[in-house]
Amino acid sequence: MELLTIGEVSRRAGVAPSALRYYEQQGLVAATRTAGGARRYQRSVLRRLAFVRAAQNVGLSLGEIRAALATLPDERPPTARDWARLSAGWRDRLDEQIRALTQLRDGLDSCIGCGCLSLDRCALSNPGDLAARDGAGARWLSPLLRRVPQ
Amino acid sequence: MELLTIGEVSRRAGVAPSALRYYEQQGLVAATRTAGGARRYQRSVLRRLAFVRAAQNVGLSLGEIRAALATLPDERPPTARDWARLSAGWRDRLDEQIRALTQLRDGLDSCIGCGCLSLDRCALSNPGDLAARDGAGARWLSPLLRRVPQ
DNA sequence: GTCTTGGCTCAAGTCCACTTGAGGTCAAGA
DNA sequence: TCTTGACCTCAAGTGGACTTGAGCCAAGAC
Repeated sequence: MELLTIGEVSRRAGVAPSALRYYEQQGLVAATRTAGGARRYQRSVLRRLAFVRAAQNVGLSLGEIRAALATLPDERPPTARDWARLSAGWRDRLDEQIRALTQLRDGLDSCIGCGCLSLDRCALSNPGDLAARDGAGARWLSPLLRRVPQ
Repeated sequence: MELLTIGEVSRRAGVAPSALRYYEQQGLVAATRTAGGARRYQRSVLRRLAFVRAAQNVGLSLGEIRAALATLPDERPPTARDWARLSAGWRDRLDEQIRALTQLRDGLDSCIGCGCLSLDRCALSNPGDLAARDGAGARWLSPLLRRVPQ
């Protein structure tokens, strides 16, 4: 089984070597070592890194990503179905982000006309009206939209 | 002209006193002082803070917000039209964010089926034209959607 | 034999938008 | 007079995801 150096993985995955070392420290990827101490990666690390990147794009933290990766089976290589299971929940997350952004934009459209920027009424400064109708919804909100007035 | 204490502004704007002091240090808001050194704010600071919050929700950094506020006229109080001018450009920004997220979601839809997560082909890990066209430290998502927008 | 390239570790730094803590001042009320 | 509460400054801390720097090692090319 052909192994990859950190430089090769870095180039092929588009992830800096320092980031790869950091991911290893965080328990997201693993590597064996040569006699001299250099990291050697299996090819499968590339798919794992693709997953990490996709999950980051959806807005997951590295901690959440580590937790998701931990549910992969140890005894066999992950299948397409395994990866699909992990990413199935992301759709709701994205839908919610899109919905919140769309409402913010529509609020902007009505606010541009009035220029009010009222602390109480303006949808732009108060996306809380739209988003944080508490419960599960708000948790998935884009960090951009989480700045809700107290 | 009635002036507001930092506590009053904090309660009415929903912004912590420490944040108000920080904003002053960053040149976003101004305050006069009493003989004893306590801050006194004009009522207009409330609208300014509403603007700051709205701009943050759209994804602007404090630096960008400061630049925008600097274009307000000194010689007269800002009108509704002034505020509307400042926020007019935000619509494009929101449209771009929505477009990027929608593309990501649609990529997810096709990826859930195949579970491929290929580094080369997967729309999820490569939201294509949104990706790293700006140099160092670039993640794979539009800068507008980064968790910490610059 | 030495030069270059690529790798290693560990600690510290970076960015942003704040918050926290220590230590002190000021004004009003009991 | 004492106490309380609100306020002040300045320095340092926070969190997430890395990057940077210093100092060192190992293998291949010449």
